[in-house]
Amino acid sequence: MRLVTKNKYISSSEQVELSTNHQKLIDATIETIAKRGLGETTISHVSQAAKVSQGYANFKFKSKENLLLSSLKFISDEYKKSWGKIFEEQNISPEERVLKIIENDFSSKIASRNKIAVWIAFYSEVKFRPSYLTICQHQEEIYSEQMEKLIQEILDKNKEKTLSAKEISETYLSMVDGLWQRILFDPKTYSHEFCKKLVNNYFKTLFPKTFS
Amino acid sequence: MRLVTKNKYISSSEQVELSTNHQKLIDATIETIAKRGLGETTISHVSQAAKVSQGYANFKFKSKENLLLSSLKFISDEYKKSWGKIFEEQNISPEERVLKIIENDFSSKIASRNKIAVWIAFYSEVKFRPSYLTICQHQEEIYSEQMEKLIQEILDKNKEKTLSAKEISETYLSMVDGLWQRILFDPKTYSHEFCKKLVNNYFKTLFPKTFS
DNA sequence: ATATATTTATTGAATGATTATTCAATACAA
DNA sequence: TTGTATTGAATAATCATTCAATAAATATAT
Repeated sequence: MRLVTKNKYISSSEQVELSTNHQKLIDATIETIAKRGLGETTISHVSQAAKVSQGYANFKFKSKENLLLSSLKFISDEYKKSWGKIFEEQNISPEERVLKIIENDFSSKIASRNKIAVWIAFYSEVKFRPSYLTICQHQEEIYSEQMEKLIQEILDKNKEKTLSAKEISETYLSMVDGLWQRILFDPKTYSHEFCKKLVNNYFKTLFPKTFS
Repeated sequence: MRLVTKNKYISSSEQVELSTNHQKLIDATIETIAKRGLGETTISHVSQAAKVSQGYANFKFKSKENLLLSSLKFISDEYKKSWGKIFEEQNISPEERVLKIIENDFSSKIASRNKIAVWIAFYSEVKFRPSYLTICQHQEEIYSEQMEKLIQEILDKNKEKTLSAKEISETYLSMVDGLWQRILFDPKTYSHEFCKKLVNNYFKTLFPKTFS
């Protein structure tokens, strides 16, 4: 086995992947955006946090904008993967799938304050809106559709149909946005557990028999 | 009657207040933040939009930061006033008050896309978080408390008490945050009417008899 | 193995663009 | 005339980007 010492592999018996400079820079970007905000995030700050030179960060990512957007792409892909896993599972009731989605949306990995800060930073900075849409819009449409279908399945089992699947799923998605904001801003009140409780309550109220 | 031509008053029979340069600059700031984002908002842009010189804007507001924060203060005060009016009203049931709050939260004046953009811009930019808290935190605590009391009144009338007043009110407040975000981002799906419908649905589901 | 050549990774100082702030000059009102 | 409102050009600071120089890794030849 070839031993590449610098970055990618160490140990002879087992390959252990270490952070590449690329990943270090993305992690440092997420951290820095969370700590200082998009507006105060400079290449100098990020490269210091990643322990590489300023010039290197620019060289590797071609531009500051590309570096910043790579961090958004990273968390967007991460979300996509974990969402995908939930829909890969077979032999699972729509209720169980909804519960897994809630669990995922408020997991410590997905709903970490640093990552929420990055979502919101790009979401809210007009300059990045076109890029945000390019990176995220397609996926968000998919989440929206899949959620609606899932709710429809649950509705089909129930007699009383006061609300439409679209209304319920859009309400859920909006709640997640609002709760993420609050996790960032007031984490003491809005613990992950409290947030899960609130959305679980929502589904329990809608479907008292099904969500026990 | 004295006629001050420049800015404050015109017409002899009736006083009509025109925008002062102060207010023009605040309006221009809101517009510019909504159009370009906090990060790309320069004094030059704002003063051009307000049709005054760059130097004047800085002179009047002492600093760019103070100008920006004045626009946040403006919309925060506006919200406070309209909220206050709802609680001044006497001989009104808690349900009616809740309906008025919803009406207000998604009115065209309060939930205008420009103003939502300003809230979110300050909310999400770390640099402004301390100032945001100074300007808004106290009021937000009041809204939270008053909402909770209101829900408690409704709960006291009802037999079945599955959820606490706190849970319901925090859910409502989070929903508003989430829906405002979506009004900004996807105004076609999230019209003011659609948003009102969603939150009304929420209360109807909770209190089917009371919110008919 | 060892030495040497070649390619790739990384640095950091210099450049140029942007922009908040200042302030002397000017316009206007009392 | 005196005070106030407003201008806009000059200043100074910040920061993304560039690039020549160096270090490290890998390939080739001895």
